[in-house]
Amino acid sequence: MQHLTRDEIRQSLTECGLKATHQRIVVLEAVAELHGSHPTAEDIFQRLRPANPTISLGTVYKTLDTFTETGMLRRVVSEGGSKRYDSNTMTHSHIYCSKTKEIVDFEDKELEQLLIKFFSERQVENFEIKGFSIQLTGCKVEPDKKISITRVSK
Amino acid sequence: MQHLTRDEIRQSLTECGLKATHQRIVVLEAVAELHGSHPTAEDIFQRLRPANPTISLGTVYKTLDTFTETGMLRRVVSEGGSKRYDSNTMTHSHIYCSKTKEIVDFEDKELEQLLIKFFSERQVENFEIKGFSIQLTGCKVEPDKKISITRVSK
DNA sequence: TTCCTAGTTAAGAATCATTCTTATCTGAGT
DNA sequence: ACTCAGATAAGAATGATTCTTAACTAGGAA
Repeated sequence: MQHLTRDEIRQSLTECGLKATHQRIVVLEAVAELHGSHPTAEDIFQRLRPANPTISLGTVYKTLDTFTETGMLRRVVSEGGSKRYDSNTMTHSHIYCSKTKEIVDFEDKELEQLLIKFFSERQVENFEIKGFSIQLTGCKVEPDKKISITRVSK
Repeated sequence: MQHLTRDEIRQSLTECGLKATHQRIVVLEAVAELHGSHPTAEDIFQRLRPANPTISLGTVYKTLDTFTETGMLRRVVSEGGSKRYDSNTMTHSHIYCSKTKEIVDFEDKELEQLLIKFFSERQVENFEIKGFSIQLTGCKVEPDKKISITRVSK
């Protein structure tokens, strides 16, 4: 989900049967802009406050919930204490650093295919799979440098 | 981790450099007995209270933390609001039902091998992988029945 | 355009999960 | 049995989230 105009956001809200309020528009915008950083409700709230001094934290919480229910956003599971959101609703995985609490996205079509194939060969009974994701847990070596994942040539 | 005697528990506590207190023993026992249900601190506390009327919730939290640090237990990530623990410290995955908040364990050597192979062909830079797990998210179809996973014959 | 109303919001209280503080207690080595 | 570092109970403090309620607004109807 990248760089939608306000009208496009307005439209996708209406499509989900939601009133296109100012609050919903700016929250959705903010999560999209913070794409990759997996913000908490508080993060969004702080980001919006300067330009929207009357917005309330409760509204941010409620709005994020609503978006999660309609599938416009995803909740990211993490070991930390607070809920975090992701504007990328595609299947992808996360690298979680227990030292810095960072969550790094990690998309790999090959891995996705591998898992789709695997689960098509398994039968999960009485359960409707909505999505899957892989979590790598561990620690950054150099807390100030970035984490990156690359293919090793065989 | 199954059906350890109190003396065996006592021993493994000492091996981890922890004093073998009554509280630690009963908490560890309870998590092991609740194996598969991924209890919260509150669950453990309620279970222990009748037989241990003076135990405090704070102690349960602290004890569970301590066990997680020493690797005797694992924290399970979930989308829900509270931390949950698992006495199974082996690599395994979880099926999470967003309707009932159930977490079902799911162990599959084949899947594990698949992932180990996959990640050995990737290079994750500046990150020390401590573990990985797969999460299937979705909904139970019949909330009263169990979820099961079986191999489909080709 | 104006009116109406169901749905939405702001504000703050309430609740829930977790951590912290401190005085007291206890396991285990001597 | 004595000692004391480490552990515990109790409850206060904190942090995250949800709830409540009165006021507000988007968007359809008149």
